[in-house]
Amino acid sequence: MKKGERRKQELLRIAYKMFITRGYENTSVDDIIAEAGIAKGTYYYYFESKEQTLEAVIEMMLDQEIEAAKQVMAAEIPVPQKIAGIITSIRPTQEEQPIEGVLMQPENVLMHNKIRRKLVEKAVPLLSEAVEEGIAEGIFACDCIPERVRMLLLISSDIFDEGSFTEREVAVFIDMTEKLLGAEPGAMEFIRPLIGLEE
Amino acid sequence: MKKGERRKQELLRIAYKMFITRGYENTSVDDIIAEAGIAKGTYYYYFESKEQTLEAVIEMMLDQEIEAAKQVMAAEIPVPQKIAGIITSIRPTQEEQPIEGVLMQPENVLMHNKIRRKLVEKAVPLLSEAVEEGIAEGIFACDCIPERVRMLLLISSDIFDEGSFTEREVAVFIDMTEKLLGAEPGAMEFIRPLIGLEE
Amino acid sequence: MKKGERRKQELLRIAYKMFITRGYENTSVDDIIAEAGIAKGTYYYYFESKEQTLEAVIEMMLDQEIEAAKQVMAAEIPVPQKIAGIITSIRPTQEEQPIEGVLMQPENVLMHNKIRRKLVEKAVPLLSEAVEEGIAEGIFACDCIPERVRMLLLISSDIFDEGSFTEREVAVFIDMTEKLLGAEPGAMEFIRPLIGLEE
Amino acid sequence: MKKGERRKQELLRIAYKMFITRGYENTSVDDIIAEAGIAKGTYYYYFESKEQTLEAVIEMMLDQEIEAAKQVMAAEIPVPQKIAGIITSIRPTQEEQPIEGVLMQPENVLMHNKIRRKLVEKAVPLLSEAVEEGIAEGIFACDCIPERVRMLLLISSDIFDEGSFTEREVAVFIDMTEKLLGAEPGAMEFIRPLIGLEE
DNA sequence: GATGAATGAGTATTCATTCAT
DNA sequence: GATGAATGAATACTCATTCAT
Repeated sequence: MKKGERRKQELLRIAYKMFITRGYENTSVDDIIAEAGIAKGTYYYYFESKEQTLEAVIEMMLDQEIEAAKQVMAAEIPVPQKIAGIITSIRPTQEEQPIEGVLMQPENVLMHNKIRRKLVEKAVPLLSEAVEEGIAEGIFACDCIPERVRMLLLISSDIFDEGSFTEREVAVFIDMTEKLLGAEPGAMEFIRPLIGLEE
Repeated sequence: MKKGERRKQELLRIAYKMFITRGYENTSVDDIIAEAGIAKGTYYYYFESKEQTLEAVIEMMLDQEIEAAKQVMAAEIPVPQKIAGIITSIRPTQEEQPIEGVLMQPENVLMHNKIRRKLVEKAVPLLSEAVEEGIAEGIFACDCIPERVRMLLLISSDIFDEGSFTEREVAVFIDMTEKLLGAEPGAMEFIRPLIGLEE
Repeated sequence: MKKGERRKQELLRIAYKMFITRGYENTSVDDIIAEAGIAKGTYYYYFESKEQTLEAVIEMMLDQEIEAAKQVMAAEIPVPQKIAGIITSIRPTQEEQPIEGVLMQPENVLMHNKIRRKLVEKAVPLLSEAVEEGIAEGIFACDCIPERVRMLLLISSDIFDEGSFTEREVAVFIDMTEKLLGAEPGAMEFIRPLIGLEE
Repeated sequence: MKKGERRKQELLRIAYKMFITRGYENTSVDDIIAEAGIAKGTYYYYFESKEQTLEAVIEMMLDQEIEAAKQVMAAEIPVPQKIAGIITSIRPTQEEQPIEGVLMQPENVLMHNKIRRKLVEKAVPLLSEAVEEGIAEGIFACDCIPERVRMLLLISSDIFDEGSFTEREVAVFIDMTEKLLGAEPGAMEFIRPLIGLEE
């Protein structure tokens, strides 16, 4: 069981990388087994189908990211830093994206969307908790926290996931965040350098 | 030229409906010509490729919607109503969506995304103009108008295009809109019934 | 009838050029009419089929070349020069070949072969006549003239039509020619510069 | 590996026969798999493409012929017999050609040419070696052996591959061979019955 | 656990040709 | 003489999946 699990994890990593860089649709099972150096049968010994592989890949990836985010949440650091940390650990495919750059955009909508949805859904409770802490500390003031957090996450991935955005967009995003959460003007300025790094 | 154009428009409508209801990938050229009752050659007489058909379909749809939105903009009505009108005429696939309901979600990400992007891009200038009118009238007060408008459009399609949303989401969206545009609280409440109708 | 003939000749020239440069198989009727700026129907008004167009194109080309060769034959010049002249006027596609260079080799075997055969067949009697003159003048001495001439033509197109050949091949070819026709050694050396120009 | 190789060889033979008899272009992949009784996928499991199949078919055929020719060369027999043997084992498609007779001519130029070129290229060194032996024995006397041999091979395939040739053509060919190689008149007469058999 | 041979439905695209106007 | 809309048979190739060994 040890050895088998290992193999599966390895296959998962390979599939993940290929899905990310070439797109799910553009990656054939043959491509995967060629890269992994295994036989067709072996692949289907570990995975029910290609679709299920995608599911597993996403699950694996999300688990890792959410795990990291949870640790940030559990740390003894100021609320704003927690928020920053969660967002950073959540940003998907951060490492792989630069590999082939923009190639991810046109052909990978399917996977990208799937990940986006799931990630947002999993991140909302975590960030909500952080916001609540912020409210308790008097930094934020608002109701409907999960809804507000969700919108912030969605718009953030809309604007920033592509990698190309303007100064003004960042400014508006910060302004929106502050107003949505009921923070003092300038309270969320610390996000700026965080995003800027991506460029 | 008359006859040919007619035929093409008809094919475009058929392809449009099929793409929307079954998804672009799930609609084969064979499906289209069967539905249209024409020969393969005829299809390729009018379209270079399936991909190009998609492009044409989107173009056609967008043109119609943008045209309607422009007429709203040109009308002699109060600014808030203009905004409402533009958003309404822009909402894509309004009629077709209910046909097969949720079927649109998983397999049509590609087309949906393509439309979303283009539509937002085309709608931003129109709505920006409306917002500027509102500023002139003292209803709104903000800078970076196109950026703000774009975010509102993106988030609105994220939240509302799927058809399932909560009261609280609507409330937050309205709150966000007001704050983003610098309007008085309650100024955008008129959006609520507009969205609610969709459910 | 005048105007129609003109048009046909023009189409023939266009088809000829396209067949030569892109290959018969790679040239679609659509390509031809696009280049000629006419409608499909017009094309089929002038030609029965694509195949027949090829036939006509070859016929036209050959007629021109054979005509030139006949004039050489009729001229009052020494026999060796006649032979040289005939060969020169016969060399197929001399003008077009350099246009796209080697592109002609892989995809145009069909047409190339067709032309080769027909050209050789038409050239054999002309060259045979020249050789007979040469025999009468005591320059050559051999029997089975048409057979010998034919072999020389075939091998010459095998070796020289491609454009890449060596010094030694030329030397052997000249040696062979002299021996086949029963000429004195060195009698056919005048061919050398003729061929060399092609390189 | 055993089983797979077997199957591939079998497919190769089937494809070979069909290409030869109907022509490469006129043989569809569907034809081949129908004849072989396999599924489409199986075909593409063994061959990358139709083109590659042709390549493999030619390779296989050539290998066999060259192998036979090499054995002739290695045998302890007089030089003229060696030459005769090599030419005989090299003659391509000897067995299949009669199957559908002339059908091979118009539509199979592509494959025929491809084979011809490769075969000549591979046969030149073998025959050259034989000629050199002949020179050592005083039977032949010439320079530029490969070039001379190549011309003989080319002309021989031009004249004799079609199956229709005259007595006089044979006579001239023999004469040419003798003179090209610098042999005594009559030295190559033994070729005559060899060729005659084809008719 | 692992292999790899076999499957076959599915797909987009090409192109010479026809014919009513 | 000329048009261009319509045809439809033909074709190569893909790929997720199965299963006997």
